[in-house]
Amino acid sequence: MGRPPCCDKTGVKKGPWTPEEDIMLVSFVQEHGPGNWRTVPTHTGLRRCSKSCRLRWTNYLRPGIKRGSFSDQEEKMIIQLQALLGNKWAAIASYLPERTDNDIKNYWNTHLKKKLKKLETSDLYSNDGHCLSTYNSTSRGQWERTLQADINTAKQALQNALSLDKSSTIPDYTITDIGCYTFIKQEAKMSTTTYASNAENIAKLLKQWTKSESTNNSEQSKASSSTQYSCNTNNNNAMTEYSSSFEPSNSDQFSQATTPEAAGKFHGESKREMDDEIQLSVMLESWLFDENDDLLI
DNA sequence: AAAAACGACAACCGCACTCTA
DNA sequence: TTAGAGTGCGGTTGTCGTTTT
Repeated sequence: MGRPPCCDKTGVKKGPWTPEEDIMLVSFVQEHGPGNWRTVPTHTGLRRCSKSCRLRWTNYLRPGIKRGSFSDQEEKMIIQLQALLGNKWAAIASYLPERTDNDIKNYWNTHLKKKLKKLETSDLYSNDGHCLSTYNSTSRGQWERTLQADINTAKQALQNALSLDKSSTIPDYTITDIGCYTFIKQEAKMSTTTYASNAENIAKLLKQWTKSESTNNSEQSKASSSTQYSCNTNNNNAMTEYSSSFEPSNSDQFSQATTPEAAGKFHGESKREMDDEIQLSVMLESWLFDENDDLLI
């Protein structure tokens, strides 16, 4: 005996989400918390598959997602992590908490892959003004050697982490449990505010919504849903207000939707396994950030 | 001005694994 | 114990805006 079917596949809408649908979904999540995706279509009237709702939330609507162009540092991290981990986008995304794996994957496929390919066949020092131009101070051979050395370093770190004495402690790092999930914080290097606001996203769609609202004059229900959000894009507390509405009732689900890996570690693994993973994470972070610091000089 | 080509990104698909009734 | 839904993930496709011809 299994669970009941997630949703009726017939009449399920596909394709791009409209602002109206986004608002309905956000309303639901605000009320019930992320999770319970199966109940979303029935509760909201959305003609979307529960899976589609979950993806829309995790990849686009959830708070903390940074949109727009990638910074040089982010590019460098992606390039290095991709060289190290391969196409493990979720793992790479765990080092860029404000970016989704989908975003990173798309960015890699549309920008970085081409850029690296170009570099293989042409001049490394193209003045494209982006990531790789920051390597200008080194020759191509040096850069490749540096990258290879980094990969070796990380591999060594991985081996060390796996063979470390279990009783060893983690120096100079603090593990910060912020409500629903755990951060590993390297003082002064990692911000604890990895969970930044995407109030702008919501504000944007609300803006779009109110625009279309004024044109077709079908107020009431929509107006009421938009009033549920105190979307103040100029207010740094906007996110605090927004997220705090989830946390008390459904922090566990919230953590799952925001940092699945962290949540997985937090809930699914033993303390010892967590320690090992933390040590590895710390090493990798250290390696990445040290490298980035060097390159930024 | 229109059509074609291209680029960016959102969304879907399918598979593997986990969870639960 | 087991069937089947839930979830995570990587690959692929679809859509839409922009640029080129």
